[in-house]
Amino acid sequence: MSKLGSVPTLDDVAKMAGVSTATVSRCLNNPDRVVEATRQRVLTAVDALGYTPNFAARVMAAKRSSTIGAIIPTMENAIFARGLQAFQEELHQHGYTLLVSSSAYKPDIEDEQIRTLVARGADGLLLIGHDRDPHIYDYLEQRKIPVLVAWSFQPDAQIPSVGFDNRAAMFELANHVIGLGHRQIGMISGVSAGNDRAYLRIEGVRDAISQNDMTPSNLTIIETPYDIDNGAEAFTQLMSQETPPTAILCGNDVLAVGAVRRAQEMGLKVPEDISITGFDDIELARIASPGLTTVHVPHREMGRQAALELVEMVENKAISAGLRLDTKIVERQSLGRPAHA
Amino acid sequence: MSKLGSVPTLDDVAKMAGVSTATVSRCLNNPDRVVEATRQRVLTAVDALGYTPNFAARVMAAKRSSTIGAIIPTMENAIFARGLQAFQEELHQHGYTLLVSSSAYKPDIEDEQIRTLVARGADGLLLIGHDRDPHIYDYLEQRKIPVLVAWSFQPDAQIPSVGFDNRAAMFELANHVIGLGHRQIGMISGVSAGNDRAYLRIEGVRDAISQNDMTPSNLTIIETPYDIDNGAEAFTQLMSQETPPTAILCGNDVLAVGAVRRAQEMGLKVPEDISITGFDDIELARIASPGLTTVHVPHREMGRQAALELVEMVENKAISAGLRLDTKIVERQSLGRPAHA
DNA sequence: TTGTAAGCGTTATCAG
DNA sequence: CTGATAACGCTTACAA
Repeated sequence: MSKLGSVPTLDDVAKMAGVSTATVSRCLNNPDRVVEATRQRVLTAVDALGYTPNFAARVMAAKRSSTIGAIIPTMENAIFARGLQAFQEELHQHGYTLLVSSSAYKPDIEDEQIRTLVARGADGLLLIGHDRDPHIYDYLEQRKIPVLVAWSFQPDAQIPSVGFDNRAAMFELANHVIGLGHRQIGMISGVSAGNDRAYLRIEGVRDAISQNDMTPSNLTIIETPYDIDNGAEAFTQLMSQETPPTAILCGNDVLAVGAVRRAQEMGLKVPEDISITGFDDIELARIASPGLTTVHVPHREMGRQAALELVEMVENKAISAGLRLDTKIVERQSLGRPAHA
Repeated sequence: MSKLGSVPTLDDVAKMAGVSTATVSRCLNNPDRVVEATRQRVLTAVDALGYTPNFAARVMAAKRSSTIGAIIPTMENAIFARGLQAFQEELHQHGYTLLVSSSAYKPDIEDEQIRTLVARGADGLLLIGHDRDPHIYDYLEQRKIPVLVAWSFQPDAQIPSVGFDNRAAMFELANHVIGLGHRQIGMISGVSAGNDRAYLRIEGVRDAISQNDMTPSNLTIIETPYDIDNGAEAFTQLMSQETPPTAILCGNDVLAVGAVRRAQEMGLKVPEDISITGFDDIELARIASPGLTTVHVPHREMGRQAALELVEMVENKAISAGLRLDTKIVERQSLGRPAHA
């Protein structure tokens, strides 16, 4: 019987099992460094008392937490859900726990979250994209916390990354769209400031425009926060121009779904009257009708690889070279030839 | 200049400011209990060194973590996203940090997660639904951890809850459907074992059936994990019966969207040929076409109130009476009268 | 194989 | 208002 109403500690277990606290600790962390008989006695005591190790004490003593922190821009839509899930699963395999927070796309909140996670003893950090105030990297370097970036691969960035080439991916899609005969292009992008994914996707479209002998006047870009309704709103703006586009490339599937919706509300058929594409290939893209032609991002693979890299960095103080994954265009029904073609 | 490459501690700050660690600690936690001049000196030292308090040490010393844990069944779909977001925001207002993990609807994983959160020093816990192994409640009681249940309000349950009456909500919807003339009803439910929300929603439908002088033969229920594709599959099964239903009530919007999709693939018009309803009113319900007639759950309000209750429980060791919120039917386009009516 | 004991970085009590 | 100092619960050399 334990002291009633009080939480059992290592000491209680040690007493009950008639061993030292060191032995109990070993039983829990290096079971093989203790002989079978004692181990049995200890484990019996452990669950007789309902003992659970105190995490804070463990972290303090061991100076590592077996915890990885991740800060994603948002949990609201599913963009990061699948990748993070895979990241988590792989970490779990390696004995790590994932702590997630979201920054609502706000740099200062992200900054705060980073400090919080570090204070909580995160052994490593996963961040989304490269763009952020450099002093953050200084801070993390001083603390010697391994950091990996995901969702954007930039081989020569300061921080190693596991992700894909946002610019090339969007270039490929834009090129395809132009190849279909579209000449007046609209783009609904996420806010590009402090968001390299958004920025690079815009650049990808620009690349395609110029490589196809078109001019900036063939392209109209609207930036707006990732949200279905914003996508709809941007669509209205784009279509109310003198020469409305015949194809609209969206920075992600969420914006695209909003655009499609609004098109339909306006009585426009997709893709007969207007083509719309997404980016990410989240479930929404499949659900939407018409199904969204979009860029497939290997979310699960990215999450898994990121976990592998980060664990390696944490455990072996290794410097990761990062990893570039491939995206591919998924053709569904929201993209077609322009009406006049 | 701090010792290079080493993380500054309270002690370093104290030294630099020429005060004791106790004073530094006070500056950070009870700024008003220290005189202006010293405070300035201390704060200057703090950011000269880039000091961040060590969370583990703080938790150990203070014996509270200002952390609330929440375990949700899944992050995959958006069912819990909005409510949790509001929960988090409200907690933040009160100086608490939220730690979330998901159990994938598996009781043993949930059990493990609970222990993990407790070990991490969570001051309070939010769980979804009442159904779980009683020994978990014993464990939490021994540890004296305040626990609140959300997404299901049951006034006389062992644990206080902030949520809605799943049974009554579904009863109301089913009643409405029957009132429209439907006599052969199908239901695609989530797995009800260990899930009171799913179970009670089924009961709600049964209540409506019997109160309208119909018999169990008028109702066919299929249970399947929450997933779009499962919804589609269940739809096929339901429709291949001798007397297929004219209306299908789904345990949530995700299943409903799957069912609608499959209906359309089979060439059936919704709601002309078959009516389908959802539950939750997540964004998906609005996006789907036709828009889903569903039960609106006040997710944000629920999250906010849950935070308020839980903080109260944690800080004042108060026993909460819980709170019942109202749901309401949202009529969109997926429900109509039966064809033969 | 097991025990002893020195930290780990804070907070909080109690004097001064 | 400020300073010593004793916890907090665990891990990990180092000894035995």
